[in-house]
Amino acid sequence: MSFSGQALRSIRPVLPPSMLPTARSMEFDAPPELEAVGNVVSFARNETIFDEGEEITASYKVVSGVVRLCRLTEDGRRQIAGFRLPGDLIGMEWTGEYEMTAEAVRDVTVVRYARTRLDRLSEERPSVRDHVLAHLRQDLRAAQEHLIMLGCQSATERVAAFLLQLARRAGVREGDDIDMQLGRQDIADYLGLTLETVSRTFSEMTARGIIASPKRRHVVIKNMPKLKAYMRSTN
Amino acid sequence: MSFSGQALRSIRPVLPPSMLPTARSMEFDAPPELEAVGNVVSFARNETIFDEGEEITASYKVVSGVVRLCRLTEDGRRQIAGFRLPGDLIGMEWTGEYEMTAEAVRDVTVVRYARTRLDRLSEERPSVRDHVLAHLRQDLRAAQEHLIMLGCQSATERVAAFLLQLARRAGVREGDDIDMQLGRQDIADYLGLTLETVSRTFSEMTARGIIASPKRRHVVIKNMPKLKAYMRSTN
DNA sequence: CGATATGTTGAACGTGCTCAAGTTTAGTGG
DNA sequence: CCACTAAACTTGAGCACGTTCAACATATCG
Repeated sequence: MSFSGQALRSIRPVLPPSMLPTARSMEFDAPPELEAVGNVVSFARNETIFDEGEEITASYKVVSGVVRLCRLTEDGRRQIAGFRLPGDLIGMEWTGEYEMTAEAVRDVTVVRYARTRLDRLSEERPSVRDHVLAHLRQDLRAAQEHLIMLGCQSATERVAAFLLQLARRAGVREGDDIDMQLGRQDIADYLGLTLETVSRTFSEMTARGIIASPKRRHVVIKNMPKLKAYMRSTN
Repeated sequence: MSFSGQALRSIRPVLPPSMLPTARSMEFDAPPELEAVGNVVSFARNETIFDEGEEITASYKVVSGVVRLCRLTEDGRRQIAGFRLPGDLIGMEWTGEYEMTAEAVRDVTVVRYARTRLDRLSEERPSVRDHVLAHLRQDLRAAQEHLIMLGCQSATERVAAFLLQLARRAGVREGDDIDMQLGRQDIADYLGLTLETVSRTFSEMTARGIIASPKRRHVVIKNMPKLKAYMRSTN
């Protein structure tokens, strides 16, 4: 099952790449009013959707692929604040200027909503307003969770937490292939580590039979209990 | 000027400890409807306001003092997700259960709003709804900012960022006394460092004439430009 | 198939942590 | 009000985790 991208329900990818709902987007089913007013835009791998500091003109909903929200510093450091998967909204949290840069991890399709329209719709339709509010809450919870991870967990704990988060969001079980779309550098920048440390941790976990890496950017959780045991007090 | 607690407008504390608005609470002036339905509660230093995992029965607004929102782990680690100052709302971000523990840093007064009432009021009154939404956005922005700090800044950069944040929220200038209310351990748990590292960094900055510590839990910024220069590329 | 991205592994180093002893401050009771 | 006590803060020395730099291996794409 794919962690993101075109969400396929079967293990073997028999369905065409379309806009099937992911586990997550189903939780917050978008009201039909919202569906009507957007237009579809595509971005190639590593393309910028919007830059930090730009004036906000639109918000987006991810249709397929993975978007990374990040901040870059002059001296080349990058911190990824989060990934947005199909069904997720981007840009609703800010007013005035975008406070993060949004980039396509791999090829991405999004729906673009003009902010003026969205704000008006949000005023008029309670269902749209509630939908946006629910997403805002979810984003805040995710940010707080992420923050705690960065503040007081070891490298191994972070990688374990990341993998479990991946599994939960993709709704997979032990043995299922997860197409995470992310390279080592993206994972590292999300976890506040270097790509070497991430690589070493993956190798270590593979050696212990906890995970497997069948392909690049893919991962299989082989032993969920052992992975969960890594979450706390493992150095 | 006090960073929090009873916010005094003059440098010399001639005004009585009362509920004067801070720079921050004035930004989001609460509508009168909200003021009417709460009741005032006090908590002593280190008392718990609510625990992570408890069912949500109420939300709170800080009147005086500082509240820390934190998560504790079995093995004794603590990460502070944020501090809430007079005017700030606590608990609006969650549904179902509290996801953080809220504790009084020093003596604290809050207004307690029954959640059922608040939700109803939020439905009926657009001004209350907008007020809550604005706070939610602000909390998300703060969490993202915090997250980036923890992910890719050195100890010195974190302390500098913390002090500048303090100064901005208290609305003080160079030379003003900031009553931060926080001990070294609280600062450390907020910054994802140890109290020793925080102490060393304060000592270092004092030696360089950038800050001064006239009293415990107080700080004075002596050289704002130098402090700002610390924000990036200082190891 | 060759070229380039991406990932792996190794060795040395450094920042911040741990453990420990000493110092200062604030709070309490005589 | 001062002395005493406990808590908070400072400072030092050694250590460990994760980083840095570098070489090599392995996918992926033209």
